[in-house]
Amino acid sequence: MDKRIATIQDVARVAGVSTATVSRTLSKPSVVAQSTRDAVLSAVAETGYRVNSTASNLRRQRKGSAIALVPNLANPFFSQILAGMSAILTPARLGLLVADTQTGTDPDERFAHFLQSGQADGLVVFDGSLSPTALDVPGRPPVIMACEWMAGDLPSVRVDNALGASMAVAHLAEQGHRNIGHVTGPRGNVLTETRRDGFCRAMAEQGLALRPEWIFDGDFSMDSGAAAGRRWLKLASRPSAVFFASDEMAVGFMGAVQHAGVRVPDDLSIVGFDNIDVVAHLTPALTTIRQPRTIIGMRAAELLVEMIEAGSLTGPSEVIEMEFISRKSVAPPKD
Amino acid sequence: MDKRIATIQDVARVAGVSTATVSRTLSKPSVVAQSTRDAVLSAVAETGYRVNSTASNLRRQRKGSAIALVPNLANPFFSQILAGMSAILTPARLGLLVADTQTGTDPDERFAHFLQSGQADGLVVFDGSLSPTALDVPGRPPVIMACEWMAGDLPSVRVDNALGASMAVAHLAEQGHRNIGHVTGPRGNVLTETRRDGFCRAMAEQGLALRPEWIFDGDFSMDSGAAAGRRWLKLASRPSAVFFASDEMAVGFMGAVQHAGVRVPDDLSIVGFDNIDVVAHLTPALTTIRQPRTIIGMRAAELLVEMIEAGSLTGPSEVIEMEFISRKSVAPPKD
DNA sequence: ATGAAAGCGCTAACAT
DNA sequence: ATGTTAGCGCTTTCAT
Repeated sequence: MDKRIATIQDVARVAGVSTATVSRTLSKPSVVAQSTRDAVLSAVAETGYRVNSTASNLRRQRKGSAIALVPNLANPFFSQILAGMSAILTPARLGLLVADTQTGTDPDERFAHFLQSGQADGLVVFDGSLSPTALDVPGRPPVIMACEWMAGDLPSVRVDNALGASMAVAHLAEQGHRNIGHVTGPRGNVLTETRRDGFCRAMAEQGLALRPEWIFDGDFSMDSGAAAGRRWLKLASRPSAVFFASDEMAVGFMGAVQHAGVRVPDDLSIVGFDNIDVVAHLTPALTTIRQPRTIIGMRAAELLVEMIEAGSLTGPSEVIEMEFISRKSVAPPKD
Repeated sequence: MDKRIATIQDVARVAGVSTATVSRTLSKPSVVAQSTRDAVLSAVAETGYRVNSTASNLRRQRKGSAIALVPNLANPFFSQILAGMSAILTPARLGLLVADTQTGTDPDERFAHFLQSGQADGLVVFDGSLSPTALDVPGRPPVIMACEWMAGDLPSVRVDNALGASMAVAHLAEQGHRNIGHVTGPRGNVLTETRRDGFCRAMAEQGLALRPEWIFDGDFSMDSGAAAGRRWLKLASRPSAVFFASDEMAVGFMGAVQHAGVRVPDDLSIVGFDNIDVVAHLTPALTTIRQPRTIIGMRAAELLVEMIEAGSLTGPSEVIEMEFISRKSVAPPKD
């Protein structure tokens, strides 16, 4: 038995045809004669041949992979998005390279690095903190912004964050809450800003007063939510409901205040954002805004594949629908 | 300005040297003269040259990436492991390809596929359900089993699962529990088996009786934990404590029983496994066995890089220490 | 419908 | 210390 891995040459020899014919049989079968095709296919089976994607990529000027740039791999929010992307990329013969913008150096620098390094045929950016200005790179691959992006007309897949925020506020107001707080994401992040702005606008629309001391800084993490919870506990006058820019923060916040004996939703109503898996299993189960993560990942990947195959740097922008999910963390205020 | 991306030829021309010298300057700088080196480097800067990794990989017979085979990308447990791998792989000029064994076809088949497809320079397998027998493939790349593996002497990074289980049982017994149940992972998974066996052995060592109806089938997911919780609620005679093969299941279980008015830890003590982030923020915070995920990812990647660079299919097996984390979900039984 | 041949961009002998 | 050269394995004109 041969230890060496079979190349297209081996197949060609066994099948008694040229390498060109083998290549054609594998990529555009319709163009070769039935009989030849059979011969090639059985030679492939016999030799155990698999195309060397590196060589193929070099020849076709492809990289064979797409990169997902995520702010924090450890956040479960992204794993499902990645799974969605993977489902689309694999059949398109594209691997999924995952890069965390947090690790190592300056995120913007890393962004630029991936753009220029030519490691991938395309990028999907999930980090709302990256500056789109960095995109001005000669010979860069197509990029999908999977974020509601400020700077304009880049192809994107996103969710209407402001709408999500207003759904939350509307629900709370409907239940009778007039004193509503908000925990934000990290500064300088588009997601943070659109959700905060949406929150403020919705409050105004509902005729509700905005109290600056009820807006807590967070960074999307559970720990930052817990910290906000501790600040809420110290407040002389507390909002009766809080809307969070992420479920993770809501989880941390709720844990912290429950620890201090506060009952949710009796003493405090909570609305999260994202609908990560765990929130349905909490006590109480969290009311939240669902982002369809698998779908976001899939659509981003689909758009990217189209751009790659068309060799285009431009593409559509798409808005994915969100859904309000009412569970047990909201009740009318005690008053 | 040139739109085309610069190749090594361009750099060579600008620097007035051969392509070989450019290549050397970039990979083994020590071997070229200071002056030449400077000339090359400034030509690189001027042209904006970056090596084409596809071409480099083809020539060097490398793929330029490693694959992590995970059972379920949507499980937060893995994201941190991947982050750890990424930290090691990137400096070794290796990309991280992520593949979910759940999606699509038969897991074992996908395993074989990745082994043979030659998409990567190496694999790290995190799925305890895969059969190591599939490894018998000519020309396969090095593989690290990041699981306590049954079939022997493959290089691996793992945790002593049986020991983890016995730490849990010992703690529970110490608190006075004599009736202890267990929720397992999916059937046919090594992790499931080593943790269940460890549990049974530890029970015997503590002189505690094992009740078959107190062993619940799960599959590591929160939903399966919730289902086990519902079964527990229906039991005529209930164990006063339950040890879980994963935190996710513990979370689902606790949610389900709390929903029915059961108080943890007063009515029921719970010990999880993994220490995923969220369990510290739950009410009550979960007592669990910590697996150092970042470290597991890093060591697996380090071992793999060594094997890749040595061109070896064999390597060491390493056991990573676990830690018992005592929080609030365990109390003495009410009796 | 098939084959011959020319590279894709790079690295590593080998030669100088 | 540097240059010359021969491919790595594949795809794709261009002929036939």
